[in-house]
Parts: sequence; C-alpha cells; structure tokens
Amino acid sequence: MPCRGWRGTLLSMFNPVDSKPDLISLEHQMLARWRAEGTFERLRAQTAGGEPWSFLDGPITANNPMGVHHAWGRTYKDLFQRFRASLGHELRWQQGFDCQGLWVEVNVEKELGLTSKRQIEERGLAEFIRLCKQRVLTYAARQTEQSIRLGMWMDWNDPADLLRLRDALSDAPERELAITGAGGEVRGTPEGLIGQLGSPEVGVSYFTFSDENNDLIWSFLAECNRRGWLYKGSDSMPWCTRCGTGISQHEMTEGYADRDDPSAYFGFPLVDRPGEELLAWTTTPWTIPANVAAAVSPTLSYELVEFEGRKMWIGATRRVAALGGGAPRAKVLETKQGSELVGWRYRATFDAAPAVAAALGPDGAAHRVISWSDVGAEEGTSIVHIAPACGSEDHALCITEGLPMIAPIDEGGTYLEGFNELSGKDWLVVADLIFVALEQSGSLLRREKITHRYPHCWRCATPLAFRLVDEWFISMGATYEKPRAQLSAAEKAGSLRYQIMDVVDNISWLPSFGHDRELDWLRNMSDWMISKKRYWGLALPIYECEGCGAVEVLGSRAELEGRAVAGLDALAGHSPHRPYIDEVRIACAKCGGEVQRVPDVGNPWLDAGIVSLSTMRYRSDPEYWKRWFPADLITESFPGQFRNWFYSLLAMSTVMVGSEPTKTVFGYGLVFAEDGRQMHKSWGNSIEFDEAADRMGADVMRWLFAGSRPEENVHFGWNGADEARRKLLVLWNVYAFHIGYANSAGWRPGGVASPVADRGAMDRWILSRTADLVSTVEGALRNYDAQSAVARLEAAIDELSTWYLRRSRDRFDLSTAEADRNDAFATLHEALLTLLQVAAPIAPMLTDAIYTNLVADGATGSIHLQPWPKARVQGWRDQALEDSMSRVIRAAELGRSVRSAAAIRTRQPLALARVVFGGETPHAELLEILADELNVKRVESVTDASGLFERKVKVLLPKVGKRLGDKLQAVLAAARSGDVELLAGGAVRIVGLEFAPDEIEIQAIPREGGFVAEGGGLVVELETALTPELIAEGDVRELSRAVQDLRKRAGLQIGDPISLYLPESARSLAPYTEQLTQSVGARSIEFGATAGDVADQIELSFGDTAFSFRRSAG
RNA sequence: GGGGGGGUAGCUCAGUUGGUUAGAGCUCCGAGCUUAUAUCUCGGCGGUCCCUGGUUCGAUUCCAGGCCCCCCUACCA
Repeated sequence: MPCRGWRGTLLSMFNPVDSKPDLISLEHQMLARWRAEGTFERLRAQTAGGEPWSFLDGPITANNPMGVHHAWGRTYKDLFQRFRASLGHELRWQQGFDCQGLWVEVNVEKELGLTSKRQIEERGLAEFIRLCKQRVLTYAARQTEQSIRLGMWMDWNDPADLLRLRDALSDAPERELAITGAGGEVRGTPEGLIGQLGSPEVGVSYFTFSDENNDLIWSFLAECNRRGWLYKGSDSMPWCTRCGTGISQHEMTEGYADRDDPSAYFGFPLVDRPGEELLAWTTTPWTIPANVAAAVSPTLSYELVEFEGRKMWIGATRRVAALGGGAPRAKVLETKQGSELVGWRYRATFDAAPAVAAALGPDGAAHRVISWSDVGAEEGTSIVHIAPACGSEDHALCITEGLPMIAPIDEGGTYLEGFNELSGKDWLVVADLIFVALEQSGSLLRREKITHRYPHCWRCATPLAFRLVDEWFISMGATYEKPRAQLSAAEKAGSLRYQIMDVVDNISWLPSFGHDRELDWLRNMSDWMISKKRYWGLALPIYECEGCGAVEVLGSRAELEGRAVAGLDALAGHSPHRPYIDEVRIACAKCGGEVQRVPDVGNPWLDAGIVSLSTMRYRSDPEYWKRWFPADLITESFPGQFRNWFYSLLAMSTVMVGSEPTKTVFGYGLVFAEDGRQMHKSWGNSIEFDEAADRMGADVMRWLFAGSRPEENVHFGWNGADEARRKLLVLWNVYAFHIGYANSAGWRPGGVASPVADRGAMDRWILSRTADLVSTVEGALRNYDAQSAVARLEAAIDELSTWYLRRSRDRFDLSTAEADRNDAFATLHEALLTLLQVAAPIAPMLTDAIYTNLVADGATGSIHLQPWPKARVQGWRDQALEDSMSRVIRAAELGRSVRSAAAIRTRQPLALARVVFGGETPHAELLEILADELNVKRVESVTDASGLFERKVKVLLPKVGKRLGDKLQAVLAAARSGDVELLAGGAVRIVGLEFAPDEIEIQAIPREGGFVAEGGGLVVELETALTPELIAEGDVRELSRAVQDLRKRAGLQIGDPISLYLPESARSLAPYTEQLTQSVGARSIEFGATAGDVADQIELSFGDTAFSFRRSAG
C-alpha cells in the first residue's frame, strides 16, 4: 500500500473535503466571502469599458416577500448576466422595484383594518400614502436580502439603508440623513432621498415611485395629449365596489371565477296590448330597477303563449326552457317576427320609484322594445333586459337609441336615494328585496340558481358590478380589416396600435409564439384606460377646467411649478403624490379660471412601462442613453405580461422614441407545486422562498429552474430538488476524489505534465469533450437557452464521473508511475475547472467554493472573475477520438448486456470479446480500455461476424407497401419464415415477387443461444468458455472484493495494513498471493489459519470459503 | 361564446412524413459493479397511444364526430 500523504505534510495542501457536503452552510460561507472581498465590485471594475450588454430588469412588486416563483426569473436574470460578464461585457446591474398601485394600497388597508375608501379619507391621505411608501421600502429591503441569498448579483441597496429611510419617514421627516449612494455618502431628507432612489447620484436599484419615473410619465402623457390620443371617456365599466375603482381591460387577467347567482324570469306588462307581457331573463337581478328597455332580435320569431293564467311573449326557441316543467301546458296564441315587437311600450315593477320616474317619466313612460341584432336564440327568453348603466353594450345601445339612463349604485356599491326600500342597501344583498317586489307586482315567473363565470376584482376577489363612470384613456387608434402592410402612412400615424405592432416585429421573441401573442393582444385591445379613482400612485397631470371644459396635460413638475397659481407651498419638499400635489392649482390657458388636478391616479403599468427611458437616463444623460438603449434582453414570466409590462414598455417606447425598448423578450411560464396544482398555503403544497433556500439550497433551486422548459410551467418541489442535488453531488464527489488523492500524492496545480497531445487517449478524450462542453454551452446561453446548457452540463458531469474517472481511478494511486499520475491529475484538474466555470453562472456558490479550494490559491478570489474558458480549451478538440470512444462506450454497454443475459458476473474474467465496431477499429489503447471494462483478456475487432447471425430479409414497408397492396401480408409472412430467394446484385425474390436492393434490408439477427448483443451498428460477442486460470482469477477478484467489503465494515481506513488468513481449501489461489496482497492492503497471507479477529465467508469456485483478518501493526 | 394547444406506462413527457416488436427519465422489483459517489450498469414489471366511425393492404399517426384537460380571449342578457 502507498504511504498516504507523507509528502503532503511538507507541501501546502488542498483543504480536505468531506464527501457529503453541507450545501447550505457552504452557500452562506460563499456569500460572506463575496461580501468581505468585494468580489462583485471587482467584477464590475474588471468589466468596465467592455462592450455593453444591456439588461433591463422588469420591476418586482415590493409588496410582499419573494416567492419561489420569483426565483425562477431571477435565476435567468442572474445567470445570463453572469455569463455575459464572463465574456467581458460591461453591464448596468440595475434591478427594479415596482412601487405604486392598488396592490400596495390593499395591503396597507388590511393592516389598518380599513374596508372602504371613505375610511381611508377619514384617516387622512397623507398618512395613508406614507404607509404605502413605507410598506414598499420594507419589502424592497426584504426582497433585496432574499435576492442576495439566491446568489443574485445586482447593484443592491444596503437593506439597512432602505429601512432607515422608511423609519425616518415617520420618525424624523424633516431631518437630513445620510445613506450609501452610488458614489459614496449622500445626504438629504428622507422623502427627498426616497424620491431619488435609482438616480445616478443616489443609486442603485430603481423604484418606480421615484421622482424621475413619475416626471417622465408626465411627459409621455403630455405627448399622447399633443397627438390627440388622450381623452376622457364615459362608459359603463366593471367596477370593484370594495376598492371603489373601475377595473381596466388590462386587469381582467384571472379576474373570472365561477359564481352562483340567482336568475330571474320576469314579466313586463305591455301598455298597448292589455293583459299581455314580455318575458325577460337576467342573471343580475340587482340591475332590474335600472331597466330602461327590452331588446329583441329583429330576425327571430316570438310567440305569445298562455301559461298559468298569464299571456307572455317569449322567443320561439326559448319557450320550453323559459317555462320549465310546465311548458307542455302552454298554449301558443300568436307568432310574430321580432321586428314587429319593436316600439312596444311597457311598464316595470320599479316604475314608481322616484329615481326611475325622474329618468323615464311617470309610470316609466320611456320603457320600450328596441331591436338588437346580437340577441341570441340560445339563452334566456330572447328578450333582453337592458340597463345602460350596468354593462358597456347596454350603454352603447342606449346611446344609439337615445334612451335615458339610470345609475342605481354609488362607488361603494350602495343603492342611491330614490329606489324606495332598496336605497342604502348594498348591491350584493338587494336581490332578495327585488324578488319580493317582483313577486308582489305579479311580474316574477320563476327564479333559478345558475353557476356562471363572473368577473371579480383581481386584487380583492370582490365580484364586480358595473357602473357608469368617467375615466381617462389613451386611444389605440382604429383597427383595419386589411393587412398591416397595406396601411397608408396617415393611417399608421393616427394609430398607436399599428406603430407598436411594427416595433414588435423588430424584437426577437422567445419562445417564438410570444410575437403572435403580443400582436394578437394589440389587434384586439381597446383603448388603454389609464386612470384609477384611488390614492397611491402616479398623480395624473391632467387639469380639466370646470369653467370652460378645457383639458391640459402638463409634461413635468417644472411646468407645473411654472404654471401654479396656488398650493405650491403644500407640495414643497414632497414627492409628486397625493395629497400634496392635489393642492396645486393652475390658471386655465383658455379662460383663466383656477383649475385643479383631476383626482385620479395612474394605471401602475405606466410606472413600469417608462423604465426603459427613466432608468437609462433618457433625459439626463444622452450619451449614457445611447450606450444602453435598447436593452439586449428583458425576461419575465409571460402570463399577463403581454397585456401588462411588455405592452406598456412597448407603447411608451414607441410613443417617446419610436423604436423597440429591447432586442429580445425571453418569456417563461408559471411555477406550480409538484402535484401540478397552483401553490396554495391552504393546500399544503406551497413552498416559501426562505424555506426553499434553507432546505434545498439556492444553487439546487437555480439548477432546477435553469434546467426547466421555459415555455412550460415548472413543477417545483422537494423531489425535483433532490434530482438536481444528486447531479451536483456527483460533481462534488469528483472534486472530493480529486482533493483526496491530490493531497495523498502531494500533487499541486501547475506541476509537471505532458502536453495535451502527448497524453493518453482517456485524457485527450475528456479534454476534447470539455472543449465541446464550452462551445455548446456558450452557444446555448447566447441563445438564452439555459435548459440545453444544463442538460449538456449534466451529461458532462456524468461523463467525467462515470467514464473518465471510473476508468482512470487507478492512475491517481501512488502505485502508478509518477509521469502518468501527473498527467491524470493535470487532466482531471483542467477538465474539472473548466466544467466549473461553465456551470458557474448557474450554480455560482457551489462552483466558487470548489474553485477556490481547487486552485489552492484562495487569495486570488473567485471563479466569477475568470473569463469564459474559451481560450483555455483551444486545441483540445479531437472529433475522431470522440467518435471512437463513443463506440467503445457503446460496445461496453453491449458487453455488459451479454454478461447479464448469460448470467456471468463481471468479476469473472473471460478470454475474448469479438466486436464489430461498424467503422474504423478504435486505437489499441481504446481496445485495452474496453477489455478492462468488460474484464476480458483481449478484444478482437472483427468485420465479418456472419457465424453469429441469421440473415433476415426486412422488406421496407414505406417503399413497397403501396405497390404490394393486399399481397403485403403474404410477403411479410414469407420473409419472416425465411422463405426468400437471394438474387444476384443484392435483389431478392419473395413469393414470386422481385425486390430491388433498396427496397429491402438484410438484417443480422443474433442466433438463439449465442452470447451476442447488437445495437447502434455494433455487435459484441463474448467467449464464455472458462479455463482453470480464468476461474482462479475470478476467485481472486471475488475474494478481494469480499475482503475490501469486510475492511470497510470493520471500519479500517485505506492503507491500514492487515494480516489475512485463508483456509487450506483456498491453497489453489497461492500463485496469486502477490496480486491479492496488493489489492487488499495485506502485509501477509497465511493459508490454513483462522487467526483473524474479523471474519466472513464467501462462495468461491471450490466451495464456501471462510476468511478472516487482523489489523497488523505499522 | 371565439381562438389555440393537448389527451401515449403509476408519474413527467418524447415519438410516429401511416408500416412488422411505440420509447426515455422517475417510481417499483431483480441482478451486477464499486473502499470518490446518496453515483453507476444490465434487465424486468408496467400501454385499449381518450372514445366512436371513416379512408387504407395496414391507423396511435390522416379525416369526421364526441368526451375530457390546459392556455389565450370575451361585460353577451
């Protein structure tokens, strides 16, 4: 046995490595080390001045702790950035937080226990807005810490600074304080500093509530107004009564849920046809008091039916459905076309209510039947109850028909005055009262329960009502039927929609269907509703004069300050948010009257959409801007983003600069739980980010995410993490092996080794594979294909461990000649280092931990400061060798398969393997590797193995099937039974039909009972005859293995010497004593003795054999 | 309601320009290898290729109809 490590005590060693690493604590060590050594700052310094690679981070909503779903995107963001930095690019490293909007308000409301807008206003807007800001800072700090834990390298704010700003906002709002800015310490008031977060001076992460962000949005809105695209619209909109705001089309994502509602069949008595009524149906009974019209289809036919003493008009196809079980008793009295009903006047149950009478005249005089082509024959009664304030189509219809409107509820969903007993009641609970009223007036025919998809508020899940509201919109322009290419310049100039589409074409969308989805959204979207009747958000710079109606949109705070005639004092020292900005008045440019800002705040996607301009210093630094715009990449989870961030980014960039904000959009799916369902705490399948980081580790999480298919949803959980960890553990064990043996042999990096070209085939092979790894992964990552990169890396880890190292293990032992051993160490070291560098962007902590020990030069820092290893692998590629080796590997698989089928264990040596390599015979060195792997004395390459096979003629069906038709089965049967006549020139005749050589294939099928396997163009046959020598060698190996196993169980270390005792019956193994002592680390072997203190027995060729050993001294 | 994708082993998914015997990974079982490895190797179990009809010598694949799931989209009463 080699003396272990005796030289290691003289030389500096690698730190010893445990084969079972604690990945979590390793990660914490690396994070601490990066922080202590300023590794990230060194990388930035190193890449400064490089060719820019511009990444634009989509802002994460700073409203809650990060979830594991964020970790997927952040893994991509970080790995592509790290990869680009290793290529030498300069990066901006700016990360962003989304800060404004209803989602923050909702959480603050919850914390305060508030449930309505009135309560917020009573409490005071100033405090509410401050709490919103503070919540954002709280979670920005938290998410910063979590992102750092994930190993994400960005130019982070010190979380402690963010929390100090947060606290100062309420504790000492007037006092100046200092935080660490981009270029050192920056001083200012808390509100002032907060407003400048992300700016060049204060740095570093951007916050969408920043002054610059808000100000640039103002200039965007002013530009839209200048082009005539900004307008105030009046419409009936989905409305959340809890939030007190309209819900825009952008926000309807996931806004639908099943809901049980009462539906009503109810009658409208006709004025001019006494005793007859119209039968209508609705699923929203709360809108019945607001009825103004009944719509019929002009082309459908309607019947007057007599039923239970009533005479009712019903759509002809709806009679049975409307009347339910009693329908057969109904008698049809009369039939009319829908168009004949138009104009009929009718009465309704709530006509006497003051609000209804005020709108419709006494007795609801204005009620009439109108014609509407969209009325269908499949639902209800084909007579549609129309309430213009309660649906956008109803609203449009009533404008065309010149009908009055009744708006029954206020912004909180409460019935207004003038609806008798309904007034003051919530819209969600009035249904019962309405049914009572319908019942009493004799109108109600039937009520049912139905389950239907109904819109809900995406934030608070309250069912949405419809309300008539004034909101502000950006016009998307007309849509045309003709293809886009045929639009005139004027048509395009007037339509933002088509301008954005042209920009979409300039972007590379990954996956490619993103392009079509974005265009589809643009084609179909209606105008962009940008206002919200809320508090925390962009203050819309819209000034509408109450006196003359003139509308002005201001383009900056400076402009506002120039125009202000009152209220500037209130705004001074504050960010442009409510309530302070509301105090400022300007003079109307048209009539001179004093004008107040509209109270609305902006749609939050304005905030995120401006960042390609605001964070890239569009206004403040044109040189910088040109260097970084457009971005090379944005990447976000695509559900929802086509209508949200992607859309707003595109729209705002198109309006402001007329070009694409990014060259590539890389989208990915959603994170689901391992059971394939969405993660829900209440379902017990949810995993928190912190929990995942602490239990599976960030690198494992990153590996799992990076290896997932981006276009599919990823199923995230502990099992998947285990799989990823197993791959990384194999890598770790290659490393542990390397360190263990290098310490033992006293090997150090940079020692003597042969030039690569002079090394053995195994060494040249793994280095060639490594060169391929580098170029394959580089190509994949340049294409944003992390999945392929991970797959290639996993294959590389497998090759390195299970082929290179397993086959080369002996060469690292001290018994191997030093020159060869050094080559082996050098090769393993180079291959491993290169692999680590390629894997570093994906698993940055684990790879750096290994790297720093492996270079045994920890002082020089980090794997992340190394350039992409393209240059190092120059000249390593040897395609011919790789081809040969892959056939050798395949032959080894076939050989193992033969052994398995023949039930000959691998430890039993065999004399010969005959191999048909199906190509050039591999080099003798490779044949030796194969012989060793298969435990055969010799490998013989043969070209003709006809003795092993039967010839079978295979008819190529795709070629001859059509021609043969129904004779096919007979031909196949004959071919199967071998009833085939071989003709000259390779043709054959079967059942009298001739087949050309290219219509058949002559197959070699191994003969039954032969020890043969074939596949992939290779054939392997093993010679299974055993000689006494072979049997004895097999026994020796079997015995060695058993002794080794017992050594391990007895707790002996490698190198602990033993004295081995064998029974007299094993005397036949005496010629192999030397080999045996070598392999089991024995000082001596005695036959016919049982003096050991540890014993076991095994079955050898000559029978059960008991053996024992004792640890011997020294 | 409209548009798109899908239904293949217990699970996650490939694949089939129509062709004789439909694959991989994970799980399970058996065997093998191994003092770097929780690794690895060989094999086995496991299938109505959603259902029905049509075209065809032949359909999991093409066509029609139906059922179910997912995504996008939609204020249909």
